[in-house]
Amino acid sequence: MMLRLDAFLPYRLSVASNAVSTLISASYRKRFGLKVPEWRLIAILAEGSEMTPQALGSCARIDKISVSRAATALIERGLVVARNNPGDGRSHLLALTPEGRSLYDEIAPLALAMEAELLSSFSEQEHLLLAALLRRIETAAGANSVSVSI
Amino acid sequence: MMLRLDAFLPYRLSVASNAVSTLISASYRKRFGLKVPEWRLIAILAEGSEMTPQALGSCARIDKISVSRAATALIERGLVVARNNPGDGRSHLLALTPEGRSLYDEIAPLALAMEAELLSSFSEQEHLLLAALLRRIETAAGANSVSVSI
DNA sequence: GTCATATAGTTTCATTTGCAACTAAATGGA
DNA sequence: TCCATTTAGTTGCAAATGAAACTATATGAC
Repeated sequence: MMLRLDAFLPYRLSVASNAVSTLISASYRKRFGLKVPEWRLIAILAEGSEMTPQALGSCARIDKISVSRAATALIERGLVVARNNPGDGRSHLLALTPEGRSLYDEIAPLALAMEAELLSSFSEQEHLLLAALLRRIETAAGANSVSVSI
Repeated sequence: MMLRLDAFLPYRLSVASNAVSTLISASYRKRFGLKVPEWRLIAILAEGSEMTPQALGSCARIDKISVSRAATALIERGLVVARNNPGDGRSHLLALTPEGRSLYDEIAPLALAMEAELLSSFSEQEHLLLAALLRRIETAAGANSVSVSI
């Protein structure tokens, strides 16, 4: 019985993900002082409307503790605001402030440029293929789509 | 300017990698009390012969601090032995003990079975394609192949 | 309405990780 | 040879992460 670590998918996936994540998160951090969960919350809030921490966590695949910490940091920086959730007193609704939106407007093009750089040797078809294969792996690994979204 | 997090490759890669890693590392941990870096060292040592911590780290893509800690844990458990490195007094050579080897012999089939399970919906071609695409991403992200190996 | 149970989010504490400082040995130039 | 510099690996300390306990509110049985 022999296993070549080098050809072992979980290993390859981890190495690729770490390489990309290190590269990109260093950039968020250095230029904008954002950690990955903070950036994800901003990205999700920029896509849609206000939402609860729970919904955010489910969209961004972040556990509730990290959502709480990231939201606290963003609120302190004035990038996000919380208002009471009229439907549930335990919860609240988070939204980008204008400052948060304008930070997003600055980051998003850079993030897309970094993605484009990473994928520069890929055809559009290869890009889509990779995304599709990753989704299948994710499903197989039971990243049980928490799809609470709305 | 709009970025769909959902379609953003670094995000997809991170989610897929975390899902797989959570699944597999929980299994190493629960059944064998091994953390990921410990498992990687064992896998690399099982593939080849004795080597220095530096070579191990470079093969397994683990920084020297984590190699040091993982090696210490494995030595304490009697899974690995260290002997002096005749060529360099600052360093030493690590190798699996018979116990380490037999632990490997137990884990490897399970690891391969988990991989097979994850890839059960993939054709051989898709599997190879995914691996190749991941390597290209890794290269693009400058996971600058530390290839010190030997 | 009242109480038991469940859920949203936060906080506390223990563990893990990562950087920087450290020790020890190797290398290379004078 | 001697000293300055570099490299291998470890350790100590601070920051990050994760699990469990906690607070506050909601829900549902009675």
